[in-house]
Amino acid sequence: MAKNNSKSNTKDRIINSAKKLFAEQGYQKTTVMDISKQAGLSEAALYEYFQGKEDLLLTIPDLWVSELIEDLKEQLFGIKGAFNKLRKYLWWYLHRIEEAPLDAKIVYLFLKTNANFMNTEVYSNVKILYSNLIDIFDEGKASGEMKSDLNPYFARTIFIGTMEHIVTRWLLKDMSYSLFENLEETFDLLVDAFKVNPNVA
Amino acid sequence: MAKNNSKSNTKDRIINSAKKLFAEQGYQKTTVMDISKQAGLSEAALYEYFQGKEDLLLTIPDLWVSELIEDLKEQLFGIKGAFNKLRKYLWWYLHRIEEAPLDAKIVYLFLKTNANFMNTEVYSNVKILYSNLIDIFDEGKASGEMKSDLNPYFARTIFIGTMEHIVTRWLLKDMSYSLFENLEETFDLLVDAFKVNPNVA
DNA sequence: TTAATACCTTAATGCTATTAGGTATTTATT
DNA sequence: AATAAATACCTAATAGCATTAAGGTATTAA
Repeated sequence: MAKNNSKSNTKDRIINSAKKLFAEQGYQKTTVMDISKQAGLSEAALYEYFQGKEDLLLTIPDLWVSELIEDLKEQLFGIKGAFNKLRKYLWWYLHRIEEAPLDAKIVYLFLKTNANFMNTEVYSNVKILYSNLIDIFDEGKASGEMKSDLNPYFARTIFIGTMEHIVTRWLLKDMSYSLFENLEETFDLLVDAFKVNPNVA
Repeated sequence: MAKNNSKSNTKDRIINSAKKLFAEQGYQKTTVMDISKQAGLSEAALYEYFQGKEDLLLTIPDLWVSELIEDLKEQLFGIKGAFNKLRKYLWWYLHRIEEAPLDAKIVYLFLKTNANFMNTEVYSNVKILYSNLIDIFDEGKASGEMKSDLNPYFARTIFIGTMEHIVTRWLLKDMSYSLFENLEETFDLLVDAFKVNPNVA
């Protein structure tokens, strides 16, 4: 399996080089020569592993996002209460973003704007990731923690919107501060929209 | 002034052609030849008006965003109450987006991902646009409509995040439904986070 | 020992952004 | 009115880049 090993090693080297360069210089300004040189290959060799530059962009975050789905289940397991789950969801997500800023930058800044994004593996996986929120809101309604007339889809819009805005701003500002700055206060404010009104009747 | 007129006409023709093509096919897949052909010019002539393709991308939404700033003041003038202003802000913004979807697509999908975005005229104008929200939240606190301990910056994060998420989703789904779908309900839910708690004390 | 296959190379090819250099046509100046 | 200068545009390079063609070497399998 020396053959296979070397092959997958090379593929990894290409992915990591591309990831780094895309995140650093942007997709457009990174050339195939940059990537292959960084990976210690000729340009042509790269085409043995990927169909081209765009294929590379679309493939890079595949693995990362798939892993997220698995991890999320585990992380939420055993947590009691919808608000506690919601809090864990946010902290977990931002932690994963902070851990893999290159992947995050590629997904948030370059992939979303690609015409083919809606057909990617990543897109359908992100949808799965976000669908977990619906269950959390349903649980919150059922347990009486959240408004009985809460629409979980509208709640999700607000939650994801806020979360993605925090991430996007952080990425655009070159990750120059902590993602968790003011997170506690913003979360507390946000969830007030979902809480059951204490003075009903 | 026939000269000047023709010149500004040509410039407008280039801008409109580029706007249409960028929004339709994306920035990368649009060639300078596409744009100049659509505008009825040679490729070289385009360089008399713009420094290049990227300069064109950065310039296109300039005028639109500047106009937004002027319009916003007018639109909010005379509206009483922070929540009424907030509501007007959201409806107005989405209306302007719906009116100019090409500009919106370029700003949201192509400009933000450009490495130079933070140095553009558009970026600083958007900041001005969003800074108006701080005043609205301050007014809400002062009038007692909103929580006295509301942090206007965190409130703004939530509000803009939600708003931009609604717009981005609509653009990615090719504007295939109304931007105002479920807006009323989402707004009502959202502002509950800012409302003064009715059962204090 | 031969044939196949994996992994990689150098050298085209063709598309695209940008520039050089030039030509009518309009405007300004005498 | 005649000439100089500027305007608005053109055709034809140039250079950079993604991608492909064609082939080489070396390890593995028959």
